[in-house]
Amino acid sequence: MGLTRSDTILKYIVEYFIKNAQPVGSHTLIDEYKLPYSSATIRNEMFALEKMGYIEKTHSSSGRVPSSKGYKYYCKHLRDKSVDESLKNSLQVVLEQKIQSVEEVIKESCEILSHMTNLVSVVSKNKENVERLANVQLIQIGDNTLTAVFVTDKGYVENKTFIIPSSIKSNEVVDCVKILNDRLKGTPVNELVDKMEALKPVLSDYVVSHDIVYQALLETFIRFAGDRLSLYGRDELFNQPEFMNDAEKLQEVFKLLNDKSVFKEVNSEAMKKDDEIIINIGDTNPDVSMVTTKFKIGDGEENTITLLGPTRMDYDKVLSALEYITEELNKYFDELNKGGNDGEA
Amino acid sequence: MGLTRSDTILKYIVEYFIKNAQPVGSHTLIDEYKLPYSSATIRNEMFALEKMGYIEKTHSSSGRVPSSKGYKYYCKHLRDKSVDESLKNSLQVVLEQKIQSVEEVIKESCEILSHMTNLVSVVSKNKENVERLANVQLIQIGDNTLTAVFVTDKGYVENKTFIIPSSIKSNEVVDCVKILNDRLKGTPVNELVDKMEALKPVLSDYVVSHDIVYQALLETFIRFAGDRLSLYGRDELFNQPEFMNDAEKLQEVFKLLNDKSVFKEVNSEAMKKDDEIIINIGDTNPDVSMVTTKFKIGDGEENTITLLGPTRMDYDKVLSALEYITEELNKYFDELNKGGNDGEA
DNA sequence: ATTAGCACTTGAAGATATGGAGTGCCAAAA
DNA sequence: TTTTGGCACTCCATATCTTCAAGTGCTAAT
Repeated sequence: MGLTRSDTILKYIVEYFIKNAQPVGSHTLIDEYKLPYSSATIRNEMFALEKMGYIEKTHSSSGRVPSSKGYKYYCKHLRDKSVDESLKNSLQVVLEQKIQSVEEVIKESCEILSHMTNLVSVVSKNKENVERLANVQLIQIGDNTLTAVFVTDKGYVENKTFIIPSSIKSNEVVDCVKILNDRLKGTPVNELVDKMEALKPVLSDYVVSHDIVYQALLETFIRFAGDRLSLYGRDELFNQPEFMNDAEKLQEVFKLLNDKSVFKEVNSEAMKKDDEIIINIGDTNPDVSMVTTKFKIGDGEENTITLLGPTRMDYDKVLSALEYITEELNKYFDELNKGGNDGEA
Repeated sequence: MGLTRSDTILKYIVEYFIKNAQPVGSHTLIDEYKLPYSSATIRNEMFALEKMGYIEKTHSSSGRVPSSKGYKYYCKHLRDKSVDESLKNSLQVVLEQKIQSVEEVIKESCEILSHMTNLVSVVSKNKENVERLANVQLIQIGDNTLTAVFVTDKGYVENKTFIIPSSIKSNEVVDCVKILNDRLKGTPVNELVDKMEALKPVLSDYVVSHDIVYQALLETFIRFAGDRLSLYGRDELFNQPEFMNDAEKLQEVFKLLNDKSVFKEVNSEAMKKDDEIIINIGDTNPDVSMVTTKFKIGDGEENTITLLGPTRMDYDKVLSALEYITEELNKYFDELNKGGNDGEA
């Protein structure tokens, strides 16, 4: 390839460090990659690379470690872009099962992704996607117990079981379901809470325990409007040497995973950029990197997958896997929406 | 109280070690608890306690640490049984909210429990409890997308979204729901899979894509029959000094938490014993203890709560909290089932 | 432009001391 | 008989020191 000597050296530094988690010295580099230069030459190049901010020393006489600028440069210009065959195969198996829901396809894809990369995957739905209420059911499961079930047009289900004081009259339940479906069907989930206000007096005409029903619905709708993140492969973090021996860092990462705002931010950043992977190296937490791509489930319905792990991750493998998987998911969902699938069970 | 000197010393050893995570020596004990004996006397007692297996040394000239036998003895005979007032208060607040489902009451109680004890709580439903299917709904959410929603008589909801090749005819959906409800309502969830076999030919009479519907239902029913554990306060483990600095142990505990069979076993053990707390000290994993109590949700419907954490946990506080909370839950659900609640929103 | 050579730096690993907290035991006191 | 002071001994944790390998930057020679 047409890499300059400087680029080649940077590439090898990154790759060696990714593989061995050890600072890289000039001799190591020559030994490992059979470079046709003397160690002094390498050192000169390294000196230059350091001045330009691509690599760093951990102390004055140590070998070099890639900086986040170095990683970024590597991701953009130096990586090999090789997609693992076994990833392809595993994913094909998943995508060929025809009976799966959108949710399940995503879940299984991410599990593969996490397993192959030893990273956590996070799927974040974009806030802009309007998800609408498709159906409400009230189901009587006991003398005075009701379960309310809400389904959105994306197949997301919320439910809430609650108890009302007096025994339930079945005509009330039927009436109530009818009202709710008439009034709320098609409402974007984030507007549901507001719409309930108007519904309060109507409910009271038909239902004796209207205030309890009202309260129960309201609580669920608040939950509905919240961010919904899916997280897969969380325990992979234990397999990362940087966290294996440092419980404090591990805790930090777990904390980060609990913080929805992090992913909301990454998600909205991804939405701005066009068709590009977002690479966040140590920006949120110095020990953590995240790479994010968009994918489309339905018409205009964009989501993101984020792979999260230690700064020292195998960016080539990870980016390739992520690109491949989002591409395949895009194809899959595209086809699904166009023709429906014509599969057999 | 009427504790023997030996018991008093054991009690203090356990309590000091629980508090300070340090082996306890004879001088420390005197200084800390103003004991009216000389250090030599204490040493003699300690020697005896060690011979009887209640305490251990970490090395030949170290202070003493409680053995699991010592902990057990402490739990049975020496602890103070003091219930934290703030636990009582927090729990009361939860139990007074009337609109909650069973699920929610348990969830919030466990969150309090976990937060107060810095332990993980695990709720395990007993396999013997028959949970029956209360209702099936098929909801059309797209041209060729259906969401199936299943509700049990305990308010547990499973759902499955799936795609069928040709456009859906609404009368088919209606027929299908009717068949499913007629045939499956009241079936114990663990028998659902078997019952489906018989339903296959019936379905094909009414539904064009019967094989896909069949498959989708089957998958959900398999999920239904699986063990359902609820886990709360997992991240509390990070606050435990024994795990804070030892990522390997931490990983072991996380692994243990992922292993449903552990809790199935603890659960079934609890079912055998009558009205007694199960105390498992280091039996499953030398670094981990679990304490388990039963509680009843409905008639004969027994579940367990397990608190899990490092072997060195504050058994007095933990046992008291657990006893208190299961007692309160029993009262709460008992009342619920008898009279229903007559609360306001 | 490259390289051999050299002086210098640093952290990691091992060896060596030092001190404190603890024990067990014995003989004397209660 | 029980309790206690005293003492020799053990072990770990900590700090200090040494050594060593891996690395650098610089300079002068190729």
